[in-house]
Amino acid sequence: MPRTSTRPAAAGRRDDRYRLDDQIGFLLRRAYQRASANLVERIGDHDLTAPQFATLARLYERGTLSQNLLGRLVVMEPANIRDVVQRLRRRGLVATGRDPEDGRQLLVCLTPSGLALVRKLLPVEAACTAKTLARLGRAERTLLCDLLRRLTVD
Amino acid sequence: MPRTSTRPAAAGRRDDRYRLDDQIGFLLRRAYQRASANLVERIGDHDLTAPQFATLARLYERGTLSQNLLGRLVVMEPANIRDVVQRLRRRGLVATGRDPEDGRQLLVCLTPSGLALVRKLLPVEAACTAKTLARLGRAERTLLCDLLRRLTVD
DNA sequence: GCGTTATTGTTATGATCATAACGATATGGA
DNA sequence: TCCATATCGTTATGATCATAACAATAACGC
Repeated sequence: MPRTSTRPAAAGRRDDRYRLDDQIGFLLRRAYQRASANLVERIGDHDLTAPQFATLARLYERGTLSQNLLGRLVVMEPANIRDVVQRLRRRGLVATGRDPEDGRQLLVCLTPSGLALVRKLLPVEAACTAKTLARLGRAERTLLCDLLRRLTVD
Repeated sequence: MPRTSTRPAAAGRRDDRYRLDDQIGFLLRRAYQRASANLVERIGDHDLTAPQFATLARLYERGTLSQNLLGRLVVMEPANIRDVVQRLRRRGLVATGRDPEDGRQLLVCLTPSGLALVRKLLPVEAACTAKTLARLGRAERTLLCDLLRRLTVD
């Protein structure tokens, strides 16, 4: 039973060298939450989430892609990118069709409506990134991006 | 309809100044996915996720906490920390009880079983953090943590 | 004391996430 | 050719996430 004891319930010797706030995974999760919240705060009136916007942005950069490759390019598992594409398609932002040359692949591309939305929101995203990084100097920003990229090299 | 055209389906002028791979939010999401996968790879045989372990670690550091405060300390909304606590309780890693001094609060603490598990996994987590940061030098690691912390100051 | 406000926890909904299992199609080698 | 393998998409399950709405309790101001 929990008590409002002055001593921690997990009494006994504690490992003072461990601090959750020093664990990179915890810091990354917290930072991503903040960045994601910043984005939704600005583009949320269009009912777009961060992963959805990333998907649209990738299609904008690369044009028509298979659903599977699109998923890899936005770091989503096949089962997840499928759901995102489905939601975007339901809203008319994306169109899909079978690849005539490979019956397995499902090709995905932006619709004119999706393209217009991306064009409208690109500067908003850039501003959002700036807000997230507001407390860092110019050199620190590029340094942070560089360090994060190096964490995820294959 | 999607085509396997050589030109992007989103033809027309593109904003070359925007790159998804330069957006801090995208980089943070990717890095967190990697860190989380590293952790699950090592503690997954105990069926613990990253947020679950963070919750146990916080209880280990701070002792008995109200569910609400616990949630804030691991950066989870009330609705989410509730579910996590419920799962940990079902597995006997955590115990809960009403605060006699404040009928609203639900106190949460580690059980002996939960405490033993945390003690066992703390060094594993530390090793996991080291693996995530393996590609960075010592100075770079502390720098990265510092930059991430500064992104999330209130 | 009493009513307003604030805090805590719960419920519900919908969108990410990861994983496993499964068909359908392509590809490669015997 | 034919078969084993690989790839792609789908389905299912369960765990995070955020948000809104709600009840219960506490704290506060008058």
